[in-house]
Amino acid sequence: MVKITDVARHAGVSPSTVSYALSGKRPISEETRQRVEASIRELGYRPHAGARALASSRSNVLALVVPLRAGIHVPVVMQFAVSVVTTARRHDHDVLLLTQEEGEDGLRRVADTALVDAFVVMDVQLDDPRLPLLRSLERPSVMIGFPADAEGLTCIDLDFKAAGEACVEHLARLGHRVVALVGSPPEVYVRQTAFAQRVVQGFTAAADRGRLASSVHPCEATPAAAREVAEQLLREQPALTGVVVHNEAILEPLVDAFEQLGLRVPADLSITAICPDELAENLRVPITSVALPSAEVGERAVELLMRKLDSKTVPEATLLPPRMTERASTAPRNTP
Amino acid sequence: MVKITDVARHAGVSPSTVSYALSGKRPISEETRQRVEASIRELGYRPHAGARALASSRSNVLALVVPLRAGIHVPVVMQFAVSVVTTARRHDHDVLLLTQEEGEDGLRRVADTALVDAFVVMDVQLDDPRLPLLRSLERPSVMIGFPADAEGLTCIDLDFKAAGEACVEHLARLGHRVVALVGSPPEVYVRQTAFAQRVVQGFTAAADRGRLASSVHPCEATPAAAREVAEQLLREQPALTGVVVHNEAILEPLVDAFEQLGLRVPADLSITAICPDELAENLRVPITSVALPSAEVGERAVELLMRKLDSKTVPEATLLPPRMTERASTAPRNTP
DNA sequence: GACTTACGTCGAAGCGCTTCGACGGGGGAA
DNA sequence: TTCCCCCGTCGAAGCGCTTCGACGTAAGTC
Repeated sequence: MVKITDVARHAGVSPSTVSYALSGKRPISEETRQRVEASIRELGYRPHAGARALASSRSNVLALVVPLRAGIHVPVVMQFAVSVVTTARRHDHDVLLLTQEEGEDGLRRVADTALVDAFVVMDVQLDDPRLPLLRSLERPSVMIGFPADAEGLTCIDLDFKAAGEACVEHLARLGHRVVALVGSPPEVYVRQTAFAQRVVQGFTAAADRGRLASSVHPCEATPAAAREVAEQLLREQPALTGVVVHNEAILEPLVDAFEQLGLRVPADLSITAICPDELAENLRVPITSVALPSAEVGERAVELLMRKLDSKTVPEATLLPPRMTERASTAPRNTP
Repeated sequence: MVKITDVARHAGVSPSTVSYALSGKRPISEETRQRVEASIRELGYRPHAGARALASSRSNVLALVVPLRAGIHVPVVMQFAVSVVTTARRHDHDVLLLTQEEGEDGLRRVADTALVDAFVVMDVQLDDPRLPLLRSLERPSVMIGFPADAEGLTCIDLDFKAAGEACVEHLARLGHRVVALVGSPPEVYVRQTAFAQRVVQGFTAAADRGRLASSVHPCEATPAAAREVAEQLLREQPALTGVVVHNEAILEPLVDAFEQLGLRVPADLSITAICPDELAENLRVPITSVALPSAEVGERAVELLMRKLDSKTVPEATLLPPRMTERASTAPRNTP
């Protein structure tokens, strides 16, 4: 293994100079830096992560906390994860994957052992048991999602309330007067995951404001459940012409179900969704949707964390405004 | 921060004794161990990961290498990942998540910096560019999947060839004489991912052996593609009564498509799949399937790695035998 | 022209842990 | 009884890096 003293000898400088050349924490003459860098390349030097962590009390590792709960949409989680890793690498950090079998102890463990410098926390619930711990830890963290009480925490997410509103307003603009929200699986609401509830709030508020008739329907992530909801909607709200879907897994089956029940999309029924663009684009009927910007959220989360690690101040709440893309699933109401 | 010297003082022993009590690398009297453990608990001692890594040249971190290529089924990948993490934790290791934006350099980097002790490598291709690197690295690795030349590597996977055979043999036993394989998206074959090809080999071999008429059809992971394949099959093989599906994403749409084309499952058409049990169980028509044992593969992979880290010998190849579960999608051929 | 200031570099002191060699004491073998 | 060996413990030497204080030297300042 080639170490910093080898590089120093090769470049004819002291180890500390090599260190400073690498970190930039003290001025080093251009010429010396060149020489050091050449030696590093030539010898193939790579600083030992453990030694560096010990000496600097920085591991340059972030923990990504992913509780894999029921009812979540796995591909979306994975997209977050990938963008977190990618962004972390851009900032010279690596990412440790923490699932939650260990529960909060896992967080405490990696913090206490100084294995990680900071946390990115996913799938935050309104009343999340991890919050007190994260507040007490001396390591910074960023939550993807909003708990009920975000005091003292840094949170980022799509503005789901605004997203719900945007969907309704889009439908209202097209003349629809009776709308329904087909939401996430019931367990997601029971668990009080904030984002699901926020969509409902936005949806309801906008519908009320626009004097639309509206209803809300949680839905299991199975095609059978989607069919049932479709049937139920037609039965209970025969005048329904606008649907907002906030449930990736059943978007397609739901559209199918409506069509099988004799409704053409968008001629008879306009559908909007809150989901990843990739999903909305690739359906048989491309769906007008508010994008779930996983990549952007992951990236911004890491960037917030980096600022916190640099002891810079960051906003406590970051709500990304919804971005709606019109596709083939919405049309003006068919007034017969 | 409480450190080992604090524990030592509190317990009235030397730091090295604390270390040995913790690692078990030298005999420590029961009484001393008790005392040390009590002190550790009382003080809340947690060894510093970096210091430990530096002194022992073991980081107790594994790298999980996840190239997120097109055409893979993300939930399956996630299941692997979770079981890798869980098993690693059981062996007192953590898991660093490496996507492949960095390419092979990322592997080299975390190896050279001693950030990780070993690698779990997913989505191995027949001619994988990572193989030479992994062979040359002094750190052990386990591949999930088989490359063309596995010489000197440790690989584990479901025996996909046997799985393909099992599906065909099951259909043959039920009297089916004309069968088709609906496979993974074309890009998966082009990339020469081993498991997809092995299924084809097993399928074809078993069909030939049983003198069944057979055909193979790669299929994009979209419902539209599934419908097309279904129509094509009925057109080109009107006598078809058995289908093997090796493509999680389109399993359900494919079944739907067949039924919409007037074929009842299993009365007119028997369907078997190679997919996670969870998926097969929860379809409208539960599908007879060979399980994709993600959890077991992940677990076994980590255990192999642990043995290698202990310098024990391990088998180069581990092929998990297919396990088939009969469900509602297969029946004896309807001989009119 | 004397005096500060900043630059560029060095040496040494750790960071917190593991591990190696050493050592006293007790028990079994001879 | 003597010798040897093993058990249980200690002290000290690193592991490879960062960082702090110090020190010349060059460049402003008045």
